[in-house]
Amino acid sequence: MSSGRLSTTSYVVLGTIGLRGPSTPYDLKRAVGHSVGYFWSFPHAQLYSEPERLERMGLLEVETEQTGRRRKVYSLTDEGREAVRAWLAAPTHEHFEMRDIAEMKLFFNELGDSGNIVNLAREQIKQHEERISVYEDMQRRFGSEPKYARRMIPLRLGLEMERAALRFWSSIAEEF
Amino acid sequence: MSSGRLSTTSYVVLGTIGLRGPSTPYDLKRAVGHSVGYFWSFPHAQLYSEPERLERMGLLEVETEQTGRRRKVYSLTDEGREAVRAWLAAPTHEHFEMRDIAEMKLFFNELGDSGNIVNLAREQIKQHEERISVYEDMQRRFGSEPKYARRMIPLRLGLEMERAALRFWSSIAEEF
DNA sequence: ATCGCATCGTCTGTTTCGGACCATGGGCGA
DNA sequence: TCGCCCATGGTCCGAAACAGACGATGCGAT
Repeated sequence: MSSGRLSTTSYVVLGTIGLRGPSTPYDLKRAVGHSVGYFWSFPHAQLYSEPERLERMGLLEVETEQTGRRRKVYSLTDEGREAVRAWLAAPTHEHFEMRDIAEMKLFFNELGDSGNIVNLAREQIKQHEERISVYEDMQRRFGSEPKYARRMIPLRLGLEMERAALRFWSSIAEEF
Repeated sequence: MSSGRLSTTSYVVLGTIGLRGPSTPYDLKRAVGHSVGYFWSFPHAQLYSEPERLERMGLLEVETEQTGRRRKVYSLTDEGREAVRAWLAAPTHEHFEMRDIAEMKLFFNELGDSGNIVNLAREQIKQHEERISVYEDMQRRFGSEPKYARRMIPLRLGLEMERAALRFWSSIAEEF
């Protein structure tokens, strides 16, 4: 029951266990991979080490499977549940950070050949179109199930961002 | 002239020096702070240590000021300039990552009180409105100067993203 | 001349990151 | 029923990123 600060990673682990119920690190890795991982990626090694830390802090408890690989299954303790609730209730003054290599390259493009821009734009158009179709698929498949409806809300934000980016890069591709 | 991989930080340093000319780490910190730092932030300590690394790699050269604080002034070598050009010319398959705490909280909101959403939305509306006015200001001040015109292009993307986010959170605030 | 403070820079411990690499055991062919 | 393949599941490591406290320095006003 040691202490320490909780990072975003911590809340992703706690939150995901909260939503899915008792989970192994591998479960977390998969769940994160097709949910929040789309906009904020976490190295999988983190999803193995973080639960250990949270268990030491008393926010999770472990149980070892009795069969097969005897994997460790983590579940929320009352403290863990409370930590998530407190986090959700706390104000969020942070602004998002949009780490975008393409935008970087566009910013510095004067230092290279101007022909680079068109290729950059074309590739981004492709990326965003692909992503949009993934998101639309998710929306089609789960959007109507009441059980998942609330979790689909952030997807709308994701879609809007993708569409804004797609519009932008399309206009760049035309201009240059 | 050791070697090693170049990270995004490396290109930000090389690129910024390319745009501004010879710079001290402090110059870099300031320049980054009101340019790419808006969408991708770098701890300032990095902007002090990275130039050293790049100098060891032969991509930058140092000169020490003869007066005052005798600060180190870094400039691009031919190899450095070439490294940036190669980076700009290389394809970018990566998709942006949008690290957004608010979106995280929205995703996990079922685990807390539903009243949290409205507060979250309100705060985000404020954040995005503020950011939009900062960007619009930049556009007003530098948008017309031909010298900076090209560097202002990515700002349009930033603005579109902000406006998309603002629309999203406004709709959330209304729905809940 | 000195003091105040904006400018400028360093240091430290921790977490993140990417990716190579390792281990396990259930099912399938012989 | 053996064994071996390979998808599933997990560990490890070195390098970089990170936050933020703290330290230094010189210039301008009094």
